[in-house]
Order: sequence, then C-alpha cells, then structure tokens
Amino acid sequence: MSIANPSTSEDLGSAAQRERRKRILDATYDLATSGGFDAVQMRAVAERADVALGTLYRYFPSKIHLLVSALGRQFEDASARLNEREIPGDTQAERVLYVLKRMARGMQGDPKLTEALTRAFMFADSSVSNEIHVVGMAMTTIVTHAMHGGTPDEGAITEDDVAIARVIGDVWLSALVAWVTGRSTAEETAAHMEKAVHLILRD
Amino acid sequence: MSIANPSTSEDLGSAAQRERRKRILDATYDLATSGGFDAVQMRAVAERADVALGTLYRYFPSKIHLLVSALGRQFEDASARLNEREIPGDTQAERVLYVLKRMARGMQGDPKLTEALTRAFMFADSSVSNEIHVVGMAMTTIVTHAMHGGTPDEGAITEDDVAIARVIGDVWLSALVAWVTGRSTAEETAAHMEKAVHLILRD
DNA sequence: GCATAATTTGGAACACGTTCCACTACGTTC
DNA sequence: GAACGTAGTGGAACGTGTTCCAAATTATGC
Repeated sequence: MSIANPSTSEDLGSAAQRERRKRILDATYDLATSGGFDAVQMRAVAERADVALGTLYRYFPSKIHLLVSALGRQFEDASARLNEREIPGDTQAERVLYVLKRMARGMQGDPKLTEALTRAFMFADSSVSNEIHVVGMAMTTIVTHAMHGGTPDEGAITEDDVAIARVIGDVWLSALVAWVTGRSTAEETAAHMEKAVHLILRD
Repeated sequence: MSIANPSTSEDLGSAAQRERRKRILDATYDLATSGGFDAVQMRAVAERADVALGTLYRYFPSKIHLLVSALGRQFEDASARLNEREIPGDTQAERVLYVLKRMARGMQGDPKLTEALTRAFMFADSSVSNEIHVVGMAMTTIVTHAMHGGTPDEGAITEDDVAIARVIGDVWLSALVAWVTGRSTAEETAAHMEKAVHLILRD
C-alpha cells in the first residue's frame, strides 16, 4: 500500500494519483459551487471526476473529509495570497477587519460553496482533525499576519497574538455558520464581526 | 389542523399530545446520552417513545429539529436554574467564567448527549431558526445575567452587554464544537475560554 | 517480458433519514 | 350515538452515504 492516506499524506503518490486527486477536488468544488452541500453527492463527484465510487472513497474516506480537504485548499490559497502583501490600516483592528471583510466578500460571492464547506467543517469529527488543523492554522496565520501589519518581520508573533487570533477565528466561524444557515444576513454578520474585533482589539 | 407546528407553537395541544411530545423528547435524550448523535435514529426514537414513525415526523419534521428542540429544553432549564440565584465573583469576567465552567461541567458529564446536541445545532439550517433562537436567547441571557452579578435589577442590560454576551457565546460554541469533535481536550477548552473571557471583559 | 502485487472499476448491497399511503382510533358536533 | 374530520399506526419505498467484492487494469521487481 503505497498511499496510506492520500488526503493528508505528504507523499502524494504517482502523477496519475495526483491527477486523480485534483480531478476529485475540482469536481467537488464545481458541484459545491453550483448546488451546495446537498449537491456534493459522492456518486456525482465520482462520475464527474471520472473515477469509480470505490476509488473516491479510497482517496477521501468520507464526504466530510472530501469537503474539508477542499476547504483546506481554498484557505491555503487565500492565506498565501493575503500573506504576501501588506495589509492596509492604521490599527490592528482596522487591519484585521480589512482581511476579514475581504474573505467575507469572497465567500459571499460563492454562497453555495461556502455553505458546503462550512457545513462540512462544522460536522467533522476527530477523524478529520488533520484536515481541520490545516484550516485552523491558515485562519490563525491570516489574522496574526494582519495584526502585525502584513510586514513579515515587524515584531515576532507572541502567544498572546495567537490566542487573540484564535478568539477572532472562533467568532468568525460562529458568524459564518449563522450566515450560511440563513440565520443572519451578510450585514448583520459584518456588523457583529466589527463589534467583536473592536471589543477584542482595543489598540 | 389544530397543531401547525407542535415543536414551536405555544399551543401545545391536548394532554395526550403533550404527553407524546414529552415521551419523544425523553427518548431522544436517553438515546443521545448513551450513544450520541448517531444513536439518535428516528426509528429508534419512535420505538422507544412508543409512537409510529409518521407521528414522530409530525411532531418534529426532522432529526435536527428534534435534537435542537431537546437542546432548547436543556438550555432553558439551565438558564432558569442559573438565573434565579446570585452569581459569585467580584468581576464580570469571574462571574461569567463561573457560569461557563458550571455549564461546561454539566456538559462534560454527558459527553455523548452534548455531542449529539451540538452537532445538531451546528448543522441546523434556517428551517430550524425558531428552535435555534430559543437556544441563542438562553445563552445570551445566562451570560448577561452573570455579567450583572445575578441580581435581577442591578443595572439595566445595555446593547453593548448583549453584544459582548453574543461574542462570548460564539467563542463558547466554537470551543464546544472543537471539544465535542475531539479536536481539543476539556482542559484546552477551559483554558481557551478563560483567555477569551479575560480578553473581552477587562473589568 | 513475466509474475506478482497494488489499484481501479462497476455495481450490488446495506443503513438510516425521510416520504407516502391505506387503514384504524379518537374526539367533536349535531 | 352517527357521521365526520383529525391524529396515529404499520409498513413499504426512496435517496444518498458507505461498504464490499470479483474482475479488469496498471505498476513494480526480476
């Protein structure tokens, strides 16, 4: 068995396997974008990725793993894009809100996709902890990076910074869930985040 | 149709109906307590509550509604119990942490039950918003009550108080999800909450 | 190139949430 | 107490996540 757990392993296997994995994630993405969580049906993903159902399950042991992996890829992309530039804003709160709003805008542009990924994230159990960890790290990195102004070495990141970033991440996640599940509007979510960030980061 | 939506309506119908509803929620409770989310199977709930499957669905239109209703009952009980007494602690942070720890202890004593209810809460969509609202209100009330020291009229509750309580509720929910899904231990959760509350409530 | 192992395939089968339906029991109205 | 409408019953059936398996295909070591 050369690939014990293709979804998280560093060793991504042969080119054909990497290609299959990408096709699967792309299919997941497409289906989630057009129809949300319910539209990501394992048979549909397999068919669109041109892969047998059994193969799909060999690469991703459950629908949740699949979606959380897709979420991880998206977050890592976003994190990479945000972290290579300076963040505008004079205070920590302003900068953090800047990146949060930016991410929110991106997510609101793809509500179905966001719904699918968020649902999966919230439903994941410990068997998905590796994939979850990727998302959590990306989130924390984004926030601490913004706190520090976007310049790579403008002061080391302290434990306190990380704690703060995690709290903000928590609020953000709860707000996201409320929005995704239709319990609050985009405006309410934005206002709530603004309030929370100012509460936590009183520069 | 005398009961349009028995799970949220004020009018709870005849005594027999109230009795059935209680039996269903009790069965849900028992199954969730012993086996968590997965053990709450609609056929099993129906059988244990001595009710036909169709009847179960008439009272609660989905498994999620059922579990969130159960969560609502639990939260309202907890809220009522907490709100009729004074909360010890000299600062807002201390008092809030007191109630949070108290609730955490209760939940950790019934991990499977907590897992089932939290999962359902996180998975609920807008069709469950009534039931969700009950839980959210109870949570906010518990926190604002603690902030104000537990004496009923020791200062009115301001909008700001509610905003703070909601933020704390958000962090608490995220922490709960992380704990429930086995991604963090009870100790980590407690430490994180402590940090967050002190960050938000610097008396 | 062959033998062997690993992977993929196609599809059947199972579990559980949900829907549906024909039938029965109950309670309300006159 | 007869007729009617509402609620409850028992159970079949469907959809989708998941598991399983035998056969076909591909990769690997010699």
